[in-house]
Amino acid sequence: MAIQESDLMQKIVSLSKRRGFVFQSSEIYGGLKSAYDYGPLGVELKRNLMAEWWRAMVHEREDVVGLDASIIMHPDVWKASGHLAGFSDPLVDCRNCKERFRADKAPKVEAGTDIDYLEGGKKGGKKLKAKAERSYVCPQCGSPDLSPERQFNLMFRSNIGPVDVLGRITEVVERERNLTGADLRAKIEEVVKESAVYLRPETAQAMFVQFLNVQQTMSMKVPFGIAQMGKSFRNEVTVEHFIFRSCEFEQMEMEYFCEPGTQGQWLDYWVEQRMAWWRAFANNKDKFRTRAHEKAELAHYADRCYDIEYDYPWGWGELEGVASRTDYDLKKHSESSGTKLSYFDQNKNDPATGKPGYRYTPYVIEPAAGATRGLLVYLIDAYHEEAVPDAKGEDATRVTLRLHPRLAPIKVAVLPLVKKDGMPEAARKVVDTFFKAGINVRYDEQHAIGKRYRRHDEAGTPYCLTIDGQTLTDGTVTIRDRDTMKQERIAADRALEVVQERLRKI
RNA sequence: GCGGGACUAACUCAGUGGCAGAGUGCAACCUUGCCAAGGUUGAAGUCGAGGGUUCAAAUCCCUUGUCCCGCUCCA
Repeated sequence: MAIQESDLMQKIVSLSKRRGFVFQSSEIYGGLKSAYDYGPLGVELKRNLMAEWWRAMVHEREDVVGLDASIIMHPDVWKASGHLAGFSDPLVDCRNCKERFRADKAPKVEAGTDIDYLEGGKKGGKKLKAKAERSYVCPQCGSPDLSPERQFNLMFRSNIGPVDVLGRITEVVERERNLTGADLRAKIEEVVKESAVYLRPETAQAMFVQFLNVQQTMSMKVPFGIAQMGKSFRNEVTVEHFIFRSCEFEQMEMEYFCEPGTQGQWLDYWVEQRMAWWRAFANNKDKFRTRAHEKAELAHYADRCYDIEYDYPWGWGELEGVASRTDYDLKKHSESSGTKLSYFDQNKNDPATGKPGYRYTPYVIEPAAGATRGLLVYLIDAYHEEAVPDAKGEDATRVTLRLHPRLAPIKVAVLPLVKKDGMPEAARKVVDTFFKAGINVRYDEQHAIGKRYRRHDEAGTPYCLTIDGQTLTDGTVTIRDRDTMKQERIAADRALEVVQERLRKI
């Protein structure tokens, strides 16, 4: 059944709530913008997704190791990485060409003079003339038509320590009564900064900062990678599309350190690896694509970058970025901390001198994926409706989440056909074997069997084991496939083995 | 950030100034023997929040929150 794209997101949001995948945060208090909670099924799906990533990126590789760093780091980390730069500098938007720029870096003019510029900043645009209200114009199009200067807080700022920072601010305000505006602000900033800490806007920096510790303790040889999953926080300008862009989100990032000059081949390698990983769990593999960044689009630290994009109901959008970050971050942290973050290869000659031993700052390839975006992508990918006649022969819609069995929150539902004649007891015995094997199983005896099947279809449960009258006489159960609704009869004491086999081979 | 729309039971929604409703779901019991089965009974709502107009507000007005759509912005 074709699903209208505009309806699809609504259906997914609705199902997410109905079945316990995603709830709005603090809903009973009216909700909080762009914050979501992962319910009983959502947390399983997210954990499964992240476990698969960890398995592919860390456990199944000899050249990558893991890290789980603190969310709050030394503030100088963010100064060195460049994340703090936009913090204290006022930013201005050009109303003419929409460029956003730092006021202190803009071309200077004399306030009050007439300025000529082109509409939209484009060649052939209408010629415009206006008086400069401020002492600078837009660096892009020369327009004096500008928004007010504004402080943008990309990062969530807090203050560490038990002393209330408001008390210190009050002292400053009382002491500096003659100061106003920017001067007063600067004084307050000084006091706030003493104890200021930031919630990390990406997990990446910890992997650069801990580069030496990880490399030395694990005796890693370049090329090697450090992988980390976890929460990051950004004050986004706009939040949108359910969990697609939110201020608190979860990342799966890996920094792959390689020899300068080899970054191109490693970039290509990781783009291919990551693409294959996403597609492996998807039903609609052509909904994923890669897109190379234009030169102008590249971040200041990158020399090349690919986005892995997904065809969301609202169009193509980012899912993972694979960036060639050069040696920017390690160099910055070396300069800033005074600790040399470099690698010494005893088996190579220095290309500059030809002498044995080569010390260099590694280049970095960074596959950075959104875990919560991944969850959304797989929910969209899995959502399936089909017309199936119901017991009365009337048209009904069957909703199935065709999640990959390894991602599915519940792997197996064990269902007594009716709750009498010893069937619940026989079912619980089967359930127990799955408990012991560490496979997420649900026992379910509520309502008619058909309803239980459909409920588990919506939850994405790939297999239902049904205990019926025959189980009691010959020890067999039926195993039902979520997508085909076909049933097979197997021995109850082989059920665990059969499910394990199916989970393994896909 | 701008414009438009929505918000009523757990879900989907009806109700446009006069008793708070339906279907689904949920709970209990009976029945039932494989694809949202039938029956009986039951619980469930500060009508997003706050203020105002009115004899009377889910309904009209103002403020506000959240979500959605489009543009814009961000990356």
